[in-house]
Amino acid sequence: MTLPERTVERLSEYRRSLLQCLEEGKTHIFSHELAELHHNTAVQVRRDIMFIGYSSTQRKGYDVRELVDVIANILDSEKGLNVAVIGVGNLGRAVTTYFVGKRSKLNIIATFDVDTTKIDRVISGVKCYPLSRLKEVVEANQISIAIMTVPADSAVEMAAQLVEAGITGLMNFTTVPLNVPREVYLDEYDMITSLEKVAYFVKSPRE
Amino acid sequence: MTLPERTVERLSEYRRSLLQCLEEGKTHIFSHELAELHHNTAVQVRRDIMFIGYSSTQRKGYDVRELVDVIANILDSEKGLNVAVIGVGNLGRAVTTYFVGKRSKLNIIATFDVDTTKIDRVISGVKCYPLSRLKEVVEANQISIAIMTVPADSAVEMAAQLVEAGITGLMNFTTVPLNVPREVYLDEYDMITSLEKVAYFVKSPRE
DNA sequence: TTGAAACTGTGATTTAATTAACAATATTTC
DNA sequence: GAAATATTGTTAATTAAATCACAGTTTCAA
Repeated sequence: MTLPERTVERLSEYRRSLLQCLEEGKTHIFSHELAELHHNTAVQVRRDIMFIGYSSTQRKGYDVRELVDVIANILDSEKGLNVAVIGVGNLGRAVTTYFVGKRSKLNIIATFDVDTTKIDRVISGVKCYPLSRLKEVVEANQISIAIMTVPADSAVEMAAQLVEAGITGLMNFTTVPLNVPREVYLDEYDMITSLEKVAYFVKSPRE
Repeated sequence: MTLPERTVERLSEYRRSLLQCLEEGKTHIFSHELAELHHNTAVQVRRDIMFIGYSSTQRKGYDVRELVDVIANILDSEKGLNVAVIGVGNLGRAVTTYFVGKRSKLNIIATFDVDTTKIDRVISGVKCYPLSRLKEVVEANQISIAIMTVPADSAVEMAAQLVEAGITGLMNFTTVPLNVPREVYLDEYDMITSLEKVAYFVKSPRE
């Protein structure tokens, strides 16, 4: 049984708030509190939590610690997953520094770039390799996820190489829509599209 | 009549492909071709195009030039919209260099940062202002959209200031969910959540 | 200890988004 | 110029996601 995409996203977000709660010493939380933290509804929260099969001790709200563990159980892989960042421009660096150390089960292992002057440079403790060594490094380190932050014109070629190297999850930050085999999970995020969407709704507000 | 969010997103994506087609001298395109470029279906494309009220000369496909114009008419504001980037870290710089010049109707006018050493620095032709001058600069330049790439701990405060300054569209790249008045359009993108989602589907592929 | 109040868990319903199905129409072929 | 083919536009059906509505706890207050 796989969860709905939106639920997975929200669980990830809930977890962050819950960890925050733990730090603040809050041990229990109500669905409506969690909802408020994420501008959605209490029912939605309960429904999401129902999906993962957790139940609260009624009337006290959810046990934060327990809920965090249940979510971790759903989202995290037991041994963790290894990640590579492809392309060390501004965005690649942002992503790398951003992620390192944030989630113990997602390890950024390497970055890659064509620019030979960047080779061996270390960003937030992560070393940069030449793209020529992609397959070798991916295999040696069992990297399964790639985050692509390369220029648009090399995106398609790069994606092919990544698939060839054995990647099974791909986050595409380029503006080029990619085609990958179905067994590779692809998440595309296109900033220009997002900005244009914001612009549209600024111009034509709903209702 | 406002369009469905997803349709707006896809229109933005279609436009990019269509502009590409124009450059290549392609004057007409079929729904299935456009679909293939964006890994979705021909019906979906036709439905989206139906929403914006455009019709093809049948059997020849859509006139690329005309379609681009119709989409521009829907997505773009006549006089363009002005945009500011808040926070000039790696991500802020990435976003700025990324956008500048990409869309004539979306002008990045200014960046802002607390770090006084960054003031007056110019990135891709865009000048950095101190946050203390936010309201003044926003008003003087009629900036209506803000892209937030600040650290998590200043996100909430920052959003409040932006709303106060008169922003009506907000792209939030921090991992903190924000609450803004309903008249402000909010788009949130959370990289950690996206990565965790990819990780989940790598671990638990669908079907 | 009875009753009111506060939450949760979940079937039923609604809404939004996608996909299927097909008539209508233009183009090509013979 | 009739038949076959390719493509669109749209109604209807399906699927996915969100919301409503409410019964079933547990707790608290009197």
